[in-house]
Amino acid sequence: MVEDESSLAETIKLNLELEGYAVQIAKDGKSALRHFKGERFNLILLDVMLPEMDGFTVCESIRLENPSIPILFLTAKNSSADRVAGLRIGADDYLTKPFNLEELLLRVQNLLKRSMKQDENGAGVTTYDIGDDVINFNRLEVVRKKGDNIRLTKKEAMLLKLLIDRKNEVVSREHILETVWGYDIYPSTRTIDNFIVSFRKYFEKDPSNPQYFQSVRGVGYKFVDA
Amino acid sequence: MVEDESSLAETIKLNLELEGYAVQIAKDGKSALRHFKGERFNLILLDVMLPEMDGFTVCESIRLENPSIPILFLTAKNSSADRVAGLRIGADDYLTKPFNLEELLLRVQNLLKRSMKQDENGAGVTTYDIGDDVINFNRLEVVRKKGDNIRLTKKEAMLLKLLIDRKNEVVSREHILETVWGYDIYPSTRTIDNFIVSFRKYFEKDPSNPQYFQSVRGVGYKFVDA
DNA sequence: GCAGAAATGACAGGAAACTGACAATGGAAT
DNA sequence: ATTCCATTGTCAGTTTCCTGTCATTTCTGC
Repeated sequence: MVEDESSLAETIKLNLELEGYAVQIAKDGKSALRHFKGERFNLILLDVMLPEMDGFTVCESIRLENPSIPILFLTAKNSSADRVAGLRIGADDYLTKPFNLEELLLRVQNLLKRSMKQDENGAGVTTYDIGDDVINFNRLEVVRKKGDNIRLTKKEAMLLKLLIDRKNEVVSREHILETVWGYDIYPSTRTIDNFIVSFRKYFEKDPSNPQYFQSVRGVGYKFVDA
Repeated sequence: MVEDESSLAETIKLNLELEGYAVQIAKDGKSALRHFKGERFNLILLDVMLPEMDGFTVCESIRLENPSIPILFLTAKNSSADRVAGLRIGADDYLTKPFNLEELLLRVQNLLKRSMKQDENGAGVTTYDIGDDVINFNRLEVVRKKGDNIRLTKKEAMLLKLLIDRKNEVVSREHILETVWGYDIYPSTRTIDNFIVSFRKYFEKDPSNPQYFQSVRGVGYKFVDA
């Protein structure tokens, strides 16, 4: 992170570290470039207004050496001319101060996820651990510690993913129909209940007393997990 | 592009086409999902305020099927709460109306550049052992322990390699068409099924009860091997 | 404790998807 | 032009699994 205002820099650093990232701070443009030459980074947070050398110049310089490392600009100005200038010289994203901390974290996450994918073996494996079992959405199957694996159908996988994405939130039957079935004709909401029955058979120790797939009377279901 | 306001939609379409992109417009959420189901896209521009089904729900629904296609939100609101909501459910970027056209183009360019890169899957095998047989992808033939060798055609080899590279993962028919047949001309997806039939004849002990080439109803096929 | 509403779990019918054999197509080599 | 052969399309038969029904259980408000 390149940011000259100490208190802001520390706040951001702290929050990023809470998310599990390792952060280094540079307080001006030239120092930023020295850091960049000496070490390997996965993402750069770059303030535009900097002493010694402004953010645009830093960005241009970095891009000469590394055209793919994600660069996220932070700036007080919010003119589109300014943003265009940033994007032109190779910024990947742009956030205006004052910004919502959660938004920053999400955008950082986004950029890293993306650049990881391209570096690693390409396959973005989407799996979820539930008890002793692992749901693998790429293989459409559940790998169980004991017992045979379970093959998931497409609809099962979609509904499962939706509930897990909304972990700990109530998802209404209407929303499920819209999201999972949306593109053609809706079946009756009973159908959803039947899928839940299967999920409970697959994953619950005691299906009649569910821990993961809880009913919310009159609304829908929620997936609960630590 | 999903946008209900015709004049804006046309303006954007025109500009994107001038940049060399092919654009399709959907005017409401449900129609958007139908388009998405029926065809292959590289990027989605999504208005938030839509008739029939709002942009968030559309995004969620798309993400259930495709976790990587870039989605860029367009919205009139500029609250950070709104942006966070979008990023949370899987948006890649966020632009508030009224927006600078050049900025839109740059962001589109950015997202596409990034998602293209990830497609290039370098490494690949040149031979693969399957049961008692050995597939040689360079010589386009299968060397069998017993019986005559089999000559593979180019398409057979490509499809076989794709499935084997993604061992144990479900490969959708759409992805197969895109990868093996290229971006321009698609045959009907039945053609794929016929290739699978051949593979089963070549490699399966009991072709009607396949171990290696498994169907995944409604999606595609997966190659399974220890 | 009771009545009504909602959820559950088992099951069967049927629509949609897949299979496998074969015919049609079309491009390349002769 | 002819032949060959990889590729694509067609179609009837089969399988899968989505969907609605029903009897029963659970929950909620009174």
